[in-house]
Amino acid sequence: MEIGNLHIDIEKVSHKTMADEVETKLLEYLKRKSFKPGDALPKEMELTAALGVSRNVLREALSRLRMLGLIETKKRRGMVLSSPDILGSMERVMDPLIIDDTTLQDIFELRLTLEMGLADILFLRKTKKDIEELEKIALQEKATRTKQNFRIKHEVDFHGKIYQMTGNRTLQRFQNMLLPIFGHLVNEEKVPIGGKVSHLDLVNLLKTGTREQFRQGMREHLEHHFQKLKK
Amino acid sequence: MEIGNLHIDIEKVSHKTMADEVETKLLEYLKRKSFKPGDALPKEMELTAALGVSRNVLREALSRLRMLGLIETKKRRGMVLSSPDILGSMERVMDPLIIDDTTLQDIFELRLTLEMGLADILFLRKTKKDIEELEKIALQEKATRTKQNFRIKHEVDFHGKIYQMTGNRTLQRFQNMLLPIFGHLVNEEKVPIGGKVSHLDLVNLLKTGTREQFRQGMREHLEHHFQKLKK
DNA sequence: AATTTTAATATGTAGGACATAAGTATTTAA
DNA sequence: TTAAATACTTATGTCCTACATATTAAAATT
Repeated sequence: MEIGNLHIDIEKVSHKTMADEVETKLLEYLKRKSFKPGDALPKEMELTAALGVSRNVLREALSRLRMLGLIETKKRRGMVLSSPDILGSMERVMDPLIIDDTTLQDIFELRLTLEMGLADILFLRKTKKDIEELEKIALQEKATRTKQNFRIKHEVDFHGKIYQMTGNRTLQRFQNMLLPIFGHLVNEEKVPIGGKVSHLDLVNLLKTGTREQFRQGMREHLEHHFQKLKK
Repeated sequence: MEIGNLHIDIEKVSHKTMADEVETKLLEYLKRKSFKPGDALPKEMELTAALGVSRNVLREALSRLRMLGLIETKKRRGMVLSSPDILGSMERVMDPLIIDDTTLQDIFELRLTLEMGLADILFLRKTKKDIEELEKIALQEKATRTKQNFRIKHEVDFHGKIYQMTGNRTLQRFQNMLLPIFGHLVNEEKVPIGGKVSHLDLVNLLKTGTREQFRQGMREHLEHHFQKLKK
């Protein structure tokens, strides 16, 4: 008899720790039972009994769910399910020095994609007041443009404001955590920012242009970033 | 003397547990020391000593970092830093029944934004082979379009393929976790999918059209979703 | 020198003990 | 009788000790 492809026939030994398994089981349990935020969960001792693990292991798993914002616990009252913070745990690990290069590149592209897709929501939600504030940022920038140190700050301020204008808090937070990554990947460049289309140009497009014109402007504004993308 | 605004003067009592603090301290420590993936970390006992907490508390914090993929541990060898999975923890909590409505809406918009921003990368990376596969999906859809049950599957297949064509694994995974949310928000609708621009139209735009034409087509394809966005 | 055996060590798991906060029941005082 | 003070109960938070287990390092054997 032939031996054949071993790692198809033999299941890889699971290096899973018990806390890992308990975590999975708890997540399954919460979803299967379709608990809603506010619902009370079983007590620790009941869970240890049901799962057949020590309180220690259980608490390591619960600690994870607590980090995800999935559960909240109070003394004596026990645990309740709560609405998780979907970005919270992502924020913790957003460090360009820790994340691998492929993912960094992916994130870079992700941000460009978002930036190009913003026009639709932006034109739906833009207000006169917001545009004025954006213009102020762009003008401030022009005044102090000589100083290299300020350039990054202005970049951040301007694009940050744009995301804020979408009224989408999640989008805003998301872009905020992408910033350090973006900064890390472009900080060595000495490319004069903006290219053909400056921030001020974008403001004007936002004021008087169409959605498509704005998008086209944004594309040209980001052109030198797109240039760097690999096929 | 005036009392004034209390909750500015008096710091809110921190309900933070020790595991929370240890987690923060560890994250700070890892970033400050600028450890790189592969570097060995101090042993549990050294950390308990340095932090002045029990091994139990420390392990609850470590358990979280382990979930984030930030650290890996092996018996006897200790712990090493590793490249975290930035989406992993997000995937765990992506459940439309648990996430609050505002965030759900945010996510919905986030996906639309991505979809509108895809054209640039798509036109950079599209290959003949991919387009053929996409066309196949679109044609298959046309053949079985009568059955309501298949509609969602086709939606998923088609748009999933598009994301895959970007060659961006993170983007792909991201869209994949957004799917259930999207599905949850639109499942009650009986709007005939596609509107003016069908999947097959999009394929043709991808084949012979320009980047901007494709984007315009995508916009019209998604038009009835955009219609639902609130100002 | 190569191989086997033994020892050492760091993490994984278990279980007991007590602290603490927050409800609940009971007693006390007006 | 009711309000306030007190004692009790309970579930989580923290600490500690002990031992299992895997894996590397050292020692012993051939």
